[in-house]
Amino acid sequence: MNKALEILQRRGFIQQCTDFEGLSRAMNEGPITFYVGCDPTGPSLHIGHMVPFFAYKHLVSAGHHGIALLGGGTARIGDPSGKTEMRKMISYDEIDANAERFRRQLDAFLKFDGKTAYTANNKDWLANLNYIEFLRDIGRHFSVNRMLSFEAYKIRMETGLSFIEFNYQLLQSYDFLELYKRYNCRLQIGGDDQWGNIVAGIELIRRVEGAETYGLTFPLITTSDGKKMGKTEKGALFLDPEMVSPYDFFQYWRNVDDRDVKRFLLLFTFLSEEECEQLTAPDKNINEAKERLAYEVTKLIHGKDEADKALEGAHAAFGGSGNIEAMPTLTLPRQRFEAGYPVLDLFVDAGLAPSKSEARRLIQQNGAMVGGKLWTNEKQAVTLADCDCAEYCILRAGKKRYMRILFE
RNA sequence: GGAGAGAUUCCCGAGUGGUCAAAGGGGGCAGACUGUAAAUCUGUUGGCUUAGCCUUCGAAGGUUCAAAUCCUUCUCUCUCCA
Repeated sequence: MNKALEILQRRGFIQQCTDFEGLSRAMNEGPITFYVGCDPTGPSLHIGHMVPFFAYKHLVSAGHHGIALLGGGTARIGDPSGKTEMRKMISYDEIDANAERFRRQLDAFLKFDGKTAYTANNKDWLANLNYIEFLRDIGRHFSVNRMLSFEAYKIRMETGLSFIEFNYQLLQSYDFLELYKRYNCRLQIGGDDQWGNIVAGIELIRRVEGAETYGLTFPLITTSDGKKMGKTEKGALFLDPEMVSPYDFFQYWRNVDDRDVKRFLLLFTFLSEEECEQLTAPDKNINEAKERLAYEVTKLIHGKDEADKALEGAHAAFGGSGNIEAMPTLTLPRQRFEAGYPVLDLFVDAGLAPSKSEARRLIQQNGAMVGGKLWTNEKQAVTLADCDCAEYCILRAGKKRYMRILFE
């Protein structure tokens, strides 16, 4: 088997391939161009998008050429695959703004050089398609009967599928065709939910161009307790540091299930397989492996500085050592403490409770700490005397959420 | 276009005049046990100036001492027929 493919397989990336041997042969013959698409339907990429991009990096470092396709055109339609209901329509402006953010996030991770790694936006060829021509040239190759038999549409047969979404597959297939023609792109990779769309594209290219292309999918990552990967109580694990702070990002990985550590090390870091193996060996402390996982992934997404900071902050919060400065920090007016800061307000202002009722509950349930001491009186105000020192005060909500309050 | 069904708190889903801030489950949060893990158990889960008050049951009006529950109009969703 081709070496790059073998790496992907050993690291747990591969779910399905349209033609393993054919692809392996093609890749052995020389660098091939592949693509992975994602639709900018939200303001930021999240970790669920990233598995194909980790694969992207593996493939590029094996010498192949990768295109990251931004679905500026397809986002206007909405992919019904795996969705139970129709996505709400997004304005063109919003899509374009999202696409630009996606591009920047991907650039930071993939380091586009314009030669072996670059982006394209399907808006360029989809936005001004002529409907009649599209139907005549592309639409005629698609069988409705066959499309209806796809698993992706099965759920939607129950709840309803509008015509706009039914066209999604045609557009994605057309993308592949277009990339084949423009860049000789011969492989599409993506999450396993894209299988149907990928296969449809391969067939379209075969019919229109008589050429053989390939599809490769990766498993949709779920955590060992069956939840969708990257879902947190606040929503998805976004890459945008404004939406999920590097500290919280780090904490997500630090807290993964024991059973997921090795799998995630292989998928979401570029540590060698031996190293992943060693870190998770039975005689090793699994918590060190988790910490390494958290550090490595944070470094890849947010850079070394942020990763160092998150690690230090975590040590300060949980370990007693580390750097207090690196803990999540917020500044509040000193005079409020001088006047006596009502605890409930303090916890809300610190972002540790969404409402005063929640803050009250936290205190009633013995989950609130101020300056290292359990706080039990919801009516009592916090003064400087209750704080850790004259410079700051550490608040804790539950076991894991910390906030260091600076006075100003 | 015609006929029917439906819209309930984060999600699913009970509730058909007062006893409803609304059963039950899921999820979340907190506590115990631990390892910042899993599993388990307990508590909690609209807001607030918390023995009380205020806002919520698709939207707007109306009936009533009293409405998630009854009436009117509107919006949206689904099913069947064309």
